[in-house]
Amino acid sequence: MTTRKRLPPRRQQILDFIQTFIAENGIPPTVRDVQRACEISSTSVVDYNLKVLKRDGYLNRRPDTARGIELLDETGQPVSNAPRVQIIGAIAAGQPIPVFSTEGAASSEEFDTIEVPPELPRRHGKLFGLTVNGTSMIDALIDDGDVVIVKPGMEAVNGEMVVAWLRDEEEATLKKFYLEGDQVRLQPANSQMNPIYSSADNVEVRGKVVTVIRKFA
Amino acid sequence: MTTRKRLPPRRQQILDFIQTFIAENGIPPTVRDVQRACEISSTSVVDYNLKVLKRDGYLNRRPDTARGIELLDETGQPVSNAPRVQIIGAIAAGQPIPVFSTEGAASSEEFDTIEVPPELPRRHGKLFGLTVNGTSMIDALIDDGDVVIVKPGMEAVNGEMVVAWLRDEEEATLKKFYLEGDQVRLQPANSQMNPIYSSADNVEVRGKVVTVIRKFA
DNA sequence: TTGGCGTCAGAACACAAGTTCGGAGGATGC
DNA sequence: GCATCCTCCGAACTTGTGTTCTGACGCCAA
Repeated sequence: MTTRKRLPPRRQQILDFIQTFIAENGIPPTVRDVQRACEISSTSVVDYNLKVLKRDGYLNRRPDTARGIELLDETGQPVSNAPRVQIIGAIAAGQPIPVFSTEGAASSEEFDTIEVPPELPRRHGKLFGLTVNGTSMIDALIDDGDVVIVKPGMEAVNGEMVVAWLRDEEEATLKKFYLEGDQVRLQPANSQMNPIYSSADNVEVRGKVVTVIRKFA
Repeated sequence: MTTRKRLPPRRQQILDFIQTFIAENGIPPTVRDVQRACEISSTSVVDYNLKVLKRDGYLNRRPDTARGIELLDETGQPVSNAPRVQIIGAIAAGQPIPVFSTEGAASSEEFDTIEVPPELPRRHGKLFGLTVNGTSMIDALIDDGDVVIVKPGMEAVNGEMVVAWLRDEEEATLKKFYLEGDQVRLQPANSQMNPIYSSADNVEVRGKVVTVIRKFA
């Protein structure tokens, strides 16, 4: 396995561009796409750098075929274009819930991410992930270590599973949300457990749970 | 929205080929790729059919760019190349577990499928899905309607979550598997529940659970 | 200095590939 | 028959695109 260290700026720039191009267009760029984007004066320079990147295991090239660049990950596997969701924090009883900054995508380098089926962002837009610490969400059928995928938002429709913060109890929780008059019923996903009732202004909804991802060994 | 009815054989053939080509190669085919594969005598015929397919909403074409075909789904969204796993049956207590035919991919038309992150097939190979009926798997933190993704196989290593069939009890279940001497301990994922002990030859392992997929409204 | 090495520039080559055009059957309806 | 539409064919045109060649510049060590 070739080493994967810091690259010369030109090469890093090329690699970054290829990545974003694929993310934006779904197909790899041509040599001349790279040339224009990186303001390189000749295609031969691009070709040269692509050859080096291929030698060092960053990508594959299908010879003589248009858009024949194929990005590889650290293990040499073809990289997928599946969307990744940022894991912006943890959720546990007694721990505050991170605020979702709907705007600033920030530098995606700072956060862990998790691969999700493309269907999710297509249907729900911008999403965030939260890791679950401890077994306090077990009544929502969510285990320690699970990742919940959340669509940020303050409102909830009755019956939706939400990320809620109980002010008085200082507790984060995942429950189905039912507004009943001026109080809120928070119903566990586990039918064997009993609901919690709380006054409406004690409940802060932070987002809706879209799905949960659990990894087994 | 244009209607999406049965297509003339030529057009269907072209559409099918584009689909499989993308699945196999990760990039869309060229017009001449289509021509060769479908044994069409002229690129103009391909172009003509692609134009019609575009008009009818089956795909997009980036003009003047190589491999500019982009498949669309029923809603007009670009189709993802995320892998799909077949849901070959259901799992519930008291219901036999379908046998996974590791070979015959069969005609993928017959089964429901579910989109999964590409990472899963990359790491585990061929996978199957089972829908969970009823709440009998609740001690495994799996709800009614969840889909468990299973890697088929008869063996299990201690600690793995498996799809098991208990012969005497005539019960299907999802549990962590521990072989202890000549008996098997089946440990629920829910730490508040107690394990089941059974003789080793009463337990039929059908596969390992790789992940669980739960959809919220 | 000299030579090797990595990198880049400019140009050209050769083929790949999207597009267009004129024409031709075949089905359908008037 | 005649017109019209859908589909196909063969060929050509134009541009896209991977590849290669020659030369040059800077860096570093012998």
